[in-house]
Amino acid sequence: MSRKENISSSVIKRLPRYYRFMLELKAQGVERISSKELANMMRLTASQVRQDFNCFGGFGQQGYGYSVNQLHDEIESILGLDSKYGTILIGVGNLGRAVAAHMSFEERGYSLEAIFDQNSKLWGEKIRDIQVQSAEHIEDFCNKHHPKVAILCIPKEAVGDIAKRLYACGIRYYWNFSHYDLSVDYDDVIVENVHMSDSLMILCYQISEKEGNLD
Amino acid sequence: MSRKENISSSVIKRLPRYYRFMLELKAQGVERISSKELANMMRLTASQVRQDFNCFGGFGQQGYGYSVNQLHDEIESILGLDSKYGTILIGVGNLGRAVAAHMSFEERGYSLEAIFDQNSKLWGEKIRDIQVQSAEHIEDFCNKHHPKVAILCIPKEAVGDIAKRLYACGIRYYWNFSHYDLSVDYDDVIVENVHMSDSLMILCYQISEKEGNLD
DNA sequence: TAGATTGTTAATCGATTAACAATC
DNA sequence: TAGATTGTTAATCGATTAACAATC
Repeated sequence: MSRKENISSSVIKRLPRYYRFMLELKAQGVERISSKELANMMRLTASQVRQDFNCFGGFGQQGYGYSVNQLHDEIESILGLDSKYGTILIGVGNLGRAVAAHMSFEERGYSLEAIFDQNSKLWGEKIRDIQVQSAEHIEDFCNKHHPKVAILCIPKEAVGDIAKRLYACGIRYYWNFSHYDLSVDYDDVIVENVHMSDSLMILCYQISEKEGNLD
Repeated sequence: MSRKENISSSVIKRLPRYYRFMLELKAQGVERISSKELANMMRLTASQVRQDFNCFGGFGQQGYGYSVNQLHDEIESILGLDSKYGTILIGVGNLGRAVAAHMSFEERGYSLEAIFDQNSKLWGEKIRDIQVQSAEHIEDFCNKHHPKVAILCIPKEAVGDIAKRLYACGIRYYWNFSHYDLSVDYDDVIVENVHMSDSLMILCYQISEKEGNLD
C-alpha cells in the first residue's frame, strides 16, 4: 500500500532482511505465511512483524496470514528497488572491484553507469561492460548524465577532495566505504556508510566478553 | 576502568565510532575534550556521551573534561583491541582479497593466520605474506592452531557446508559477508554480519523518500 | 574562590511486546 | 459456524535527554 511519512528507522533497517526472507520463501515455493511463522524463522516476535508491516498499510488477511508474493512486491516497492538511480563508482581497488562486480545494482534500484580511478594503468579496463576511466572525467560525465549516487571506494585521504567535486556536480547521495565523515561537511547530503572495521571491532568486543579477556 | 556486565548493544555499537574519533583527535594533537565538544563533533548529545562513558566507570574529571589519550586507551581495552584472536579467512574473490589486504587485523584484536580457497589456481599465492591454501586443509590447520574466528567471504551456496566443518573444528566466532543466516543453524555461535546489499537497499529507500518517487 | 564540566538521577521519548476485538 | 490470524490499542520496556548536585 501507500507509504506513510516518518517511518522509524528501526523499521526501515529491518526491511531488507524481510525482503531477503521473501526472496528465499518464494524460491522455496511458499505462498503464504503467518506473522508467527515468519517471526520464528527470523527470530523476531509476531507482534513486531505485524507492527512493521502495518506501517505500510496492512496487507494481511485475518485467519489466513500474508501472501509471500504480495509481501515481496510491497517491500520491493517500499524500498524503491524498482528505481534506476544513476550511479557512479570511484576507486577500483580490490574493494571497488568487488563492489562493482558483485552487487546486483539493477535489482536494488540502481544503474551503475561509470567507474573512475586516478590510476592510469586501470583506464580502459572493463568491469561488467563498463570501462574504467580517469577521475579527471568525473565533471564531464556528471554534466552530461547527472548521476544521483556516488559509491566511494577510495582511501580516507582522497575522500575530502573527491566529495567536494561530486557535491559541486550535484550529487547528494553517497554510499561510502571510507571512514571520512561526509555528513559533517554537507548538511543536505544523505550518506550510507559501510564501516567494515567497526563491524570487526564489535565482533572483537563480543569475543572478549564471552572469552572473559577482561582488560 | 573495569567492564560492567550487560552493556546495552546501543552503546557497544557506538564505541568503534568513538574510537575512530579518538584516533583522529590524537593525530591532531588534541589532549583534552569535553563531552559537549565531542558531542558537537559527532552529532550526539553531551548527555549521551557522558552516559556512554559512564557505563565503563567514568574517566572524566569535573570542570576539565576527558583526556583524549585516556579515552583512547579505555575504549581500546573495552573493545578488546589488544587481543590477538587467531583468525582464518575463507574465500579469495575480490571481496576476500580486499578484506585480507586492507583490514588492520593486528590493530583490531585479531591475528590473520591462514587463507583458504577451493580454487587450485590460487593456491600458493601470497596475500600479506600468507599463502592461500586448499580449503581441504581447513581441518588440519584448525587441529594444529585452533583459530577462534573465521571470516566468510564465500558465496551463500557454499556457506552451509563450510560452516558445518568450521563448527566441527570448534570455531564459534564468525565474520560473515554472505547472506547465509548462520545464527539460525547454531545456537552457541556469535556472528557479526556485513550485509552490504542491505545497506544499499536502505540508501535506496532514503533516496526514494527524498526524491518523492512514491509508487 | 568562581567557573566549568562531570557523574548521576529523574523525565521524556520511542520502540517492542502483549492483549484482544475484528474479521476472514 | 469455529478456528485462525490479523490490525490495533494499551502496557511495558529500554534508550535518550534534561537537570542538577558534586567536585575539580
